[in-house]
This record gives sequence, C-alpha cells and structure tokens, in this order.
Amino acid sequence: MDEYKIDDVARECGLTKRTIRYYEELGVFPAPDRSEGGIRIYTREHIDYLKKIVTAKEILGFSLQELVQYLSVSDAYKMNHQAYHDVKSREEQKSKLTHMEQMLDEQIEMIYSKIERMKNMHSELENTRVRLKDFIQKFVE
Amino acid sequence: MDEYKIDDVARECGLTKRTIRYYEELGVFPAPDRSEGGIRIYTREHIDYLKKIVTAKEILGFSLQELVQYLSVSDAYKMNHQAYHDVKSREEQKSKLTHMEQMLDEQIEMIYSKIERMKNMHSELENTRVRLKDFIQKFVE
DNA sequence: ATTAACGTTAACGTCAACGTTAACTTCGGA
DNA sequence: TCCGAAGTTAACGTTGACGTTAACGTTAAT
Repeated sequence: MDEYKIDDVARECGLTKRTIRYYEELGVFPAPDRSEGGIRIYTREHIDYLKKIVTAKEILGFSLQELVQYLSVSDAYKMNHQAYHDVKSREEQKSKLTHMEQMLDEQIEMIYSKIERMKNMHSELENTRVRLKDFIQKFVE
Repeated sequence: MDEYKIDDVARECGLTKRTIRYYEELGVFPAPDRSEGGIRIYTREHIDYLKKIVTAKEILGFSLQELVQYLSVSDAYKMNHQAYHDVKSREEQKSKLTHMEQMLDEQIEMIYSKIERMKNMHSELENTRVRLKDFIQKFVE
C-alpha cells in the first residue's frame, strides 16, 4: 500500500508532525489528499520529496524561504506538473521555462562556490592539524 | 595605527555593532581592551579573527553555539594562547592537547562529508539542467 | 566650548522555526 | 461498541539571533 499517515512520514524523515504541517502551511511541502475524516494521506513520492527538502536544508543551510526558491527549480516533479499546468499562453510557458533555466544555473553556481570555500576551510584545518601534531611532538620530547 | 573602533570592525566584517557586542557577550568573539572612557579598542588580529567567524558561520551553517566548539579547536591563535596559559600541570596540558587533536579530526571529517554531500546535490542539479534543456528543446520544436 | 558624531549599557521588540497544550474527531482492536 | 491511540486544528509559548530605542558618556573638529 502506498499510503502513509503523518506519523510514518515524520519517523522516516526525522521531523515532528508539527514541522510537517508547518512546511505544508508555508508551501514548502505539498498538501496531500485527505481521508474521509480529513486525515492527511501521503504517498512514497511525498516521503522522498520531503527527504530531499530535509537534506537541502541541512547541507545547504537554507532558510525555509530560500527552500521555496530552491525547490521551485531543482525538482523534476515540478518541472512536469506545476510549470505545465495552470499557465495560459505558449509564450508564458516558454518564458517561465527559460526563467527556471536561469535560476537553475544560479543555484548550481552558488553551490559550486560554496563547495570551493568549504574546500579552503578544509585544507586550513588540515594545516592546523599538522601544526598541532608538531606542537604535541615537541611537547612530549 | 593598529587600533580600530567597533564601527570600523563592523564595516569591514559586514556586521552591525550590536552583533559584535552580542558575539562578545556569547564568548564567540574575545573582549578587546578598553580605552580610558570604556571604549572598545580592537586590533587587526581581532578583525581577521572575526572575518573567520563570519565565513565559518556562513559556509558551514553553524549556529553560534557550534561556532564556540569549532573555534576552540580550529584556530592557531588559541592554540598558542588559551591552551598554553591558565592550565596547571603538564599532564593536564597534554590531555588537553590530545583532546584538541581529536576534536580537530572530527571537524575535518565532518566538513569532508558535507563537501561530499554537496557534490551529490550539485551533480543532481546538473542532471536536472540537462533534462530541462531537453524539455525546452522539444518545446520550441 | 560647544556640538555633532560616535561610543556605551540596558531593556524591550521582532522574526523564523518550530514546541506545547488544549479541545476535539477518527480509527483499529478487544 | 467502546476505549485508547493517533489523527485534526487553533492558539499560545520558546529559543536563537539579532534590531531598535532610550538615556547617557566620549571624542573630534570647528
């Protein structure tokens, strides 16, 4: 069965139920279908998507507002659904697509530069380690 | 003159005066000497150190509490001063040094794994870009 | 010597990102 | 069928990381 309740999702994604509802409220996470009694019914797709959100937030250090930006361009799911529906003219669609392309390029560039700066910090720390080891060496002599 | 007031520091580091005092209050940033009238007098060393703090926070996405941890092992300045002074026995010093070494190793490992995960996101985004370009291509045909 | 610009502390305000609680409904097993 | 676990919304509380304001002292330049 491809049906999950909020607690299952929470467990698997490492979030609280409150947080999941909060993300839905903010528009970071899509609102799922409801059961007869109004209970949120999630699918596996939802879970995978939420996992992506969590890692993006963790690794990139994005705020929830930035996440909205990020998600609007980074996800193929949205590429097939949101950008394709609810838009009127072909011209509008095309401009929306090229805009997405541009945003995507910016995201990629930003992540790349972050990686570079992290590499710098990494090698600085390696240097510090060497100096520390030297210091300890001299210390025990 | 190697003397700066808080506003100079703020400008150069891209922070507000309030933030600098707040960092001092938290122990993230060392308290400088004061002038006769109680005004904070900083040196170039302070500025460089604060710049490090800012980048570490930005790039690593550390909270201020985590920064305290990070700074206590990552900085050579502290290696020469804090760990060397205010400690009593030689045994204590040695254990403190090996503890620093261990923490440093952990930091290095953590940053490395962050870099790896960012690389993954980066290549995922590259894939998305390719798919998006394809989509646009077919769209304009 | 005065004044404007800049410094100080202390206290309160704010915003994001949830946690907690209350008051209620729904669901699954004995 | 009934009870307890787990679902729901709504509202208030909390914490981190500062911003803002007030009330005041210091400094530099005219």
